[in-house]
Amino acid sequence: MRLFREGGYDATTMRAVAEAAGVSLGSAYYYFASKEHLVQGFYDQLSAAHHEVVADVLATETGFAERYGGVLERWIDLAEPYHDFAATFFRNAADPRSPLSPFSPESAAAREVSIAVHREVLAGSDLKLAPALREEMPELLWLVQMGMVLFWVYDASEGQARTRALVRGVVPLVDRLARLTRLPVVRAAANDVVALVRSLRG
Amino acid sequence: MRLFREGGYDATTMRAVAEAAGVSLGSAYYYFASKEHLVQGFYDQLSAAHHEVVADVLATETGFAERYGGVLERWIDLAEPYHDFAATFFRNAADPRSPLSPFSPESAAAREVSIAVHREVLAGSDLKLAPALREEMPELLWLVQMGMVLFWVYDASEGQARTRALVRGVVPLVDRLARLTRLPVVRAAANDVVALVRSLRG
DNA sequence: TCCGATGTTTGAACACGTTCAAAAATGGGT
DNA sequence: ACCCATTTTTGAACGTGTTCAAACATCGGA
Repeated sequence: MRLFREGGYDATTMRAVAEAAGVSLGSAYYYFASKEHLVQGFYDQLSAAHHEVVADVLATETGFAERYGGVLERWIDLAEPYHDFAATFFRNAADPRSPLSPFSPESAAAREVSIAVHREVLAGSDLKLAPALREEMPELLWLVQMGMVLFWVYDASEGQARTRALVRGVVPLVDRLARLTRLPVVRAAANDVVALVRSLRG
Repeated sequence: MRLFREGGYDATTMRAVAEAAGVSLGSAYYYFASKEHLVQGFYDQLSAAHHEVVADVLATETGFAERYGGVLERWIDLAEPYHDFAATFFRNAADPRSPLSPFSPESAAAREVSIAVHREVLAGSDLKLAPALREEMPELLWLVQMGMVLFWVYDASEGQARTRALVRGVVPLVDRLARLTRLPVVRAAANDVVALVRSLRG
């Protein structure tokens, strides 16, 4: 991880990793099936750290926008040192067959932790949702976060300022849209979204 | 392109391409800066073909949902033979620094064609939008299409049936949501979306 | 103490994308 | 016809991720 952080994904060779670990190249491949697998721990590490750093927001705030916004912003804070590195290996995560894909079985652990965080965001908030929507909302919020991460990867601005602006804009929108589901006509649309998500999962 | 289609991206070597073209390996690199650039023509080719195949839908249909749905479904039809190939090289397109990224300068031509198609989708439809939204809507529809493509890449179902189901679900939703902007409270949210998009672009 | 099986380590070897200096071809000006 | 600058072609060479057969280590049981 140190080598990756310092030199980026591509510039860090398996030979350098093996040497830094004091083993031969072949041994590195005995413990890690590929260079991608080397980086698998990064996900688990990051999602666990995020889970921790988000605890006090979830303990103190009660407004949905504050809770969700806090969760997203702290992810950006946490991931900031790894932004350049992430940009260099993200290509692998976008391959559907890669174990680094956020939808892969290998990423299930990190994914579950992340969805659980969003379940907490909802559970402790003042937002009231229809039952059908309430059930699917954590996964939808996680999907929005994946969209944010996609934007973040492309974001070359200082301190990822643009991604932060995105979050400050999107969170109130999600908040408002969610509350709009009180209107029957909007709720009908929301129910269709839920039905679609469910049919695509099955 | 034939070699890519038959063997996939990774399995097609630059040496094989050079040999099939009857030139040396070095000459291949004289005309194409990298393996990724070899595939650049695929975008232009595909978006041009899409523009053509979509003409009669845009000439006959007037309902927004029919127009937009037709445009998306014909893209799936068109891209179907390349699905496996696309999955193998898509990883490169997800790299923000890759010329294959849909946001890259090198992809600008194909991107402009695609956005123009969506402008036509709107222009000839019965959908009435507020001026601010009308201006940004083509790009938003294109973004939705990029989302569909992302889903499509991950879609291993027969004939990409799940992506087709997604389109059949999403299009009426977009249609309904767009028409809901007649309600002042929904229109306010839509205006915030437009403002956000504009601030992020600048 | 020795044996065999299992677990671990090693570095050479492979195929790949890419680079580069040198060679070959081209073409316009005299 | 000749020259020279420019364009084009070539294949060897480099560094990479990955594989693999062989060597070595470990350890429980006879």
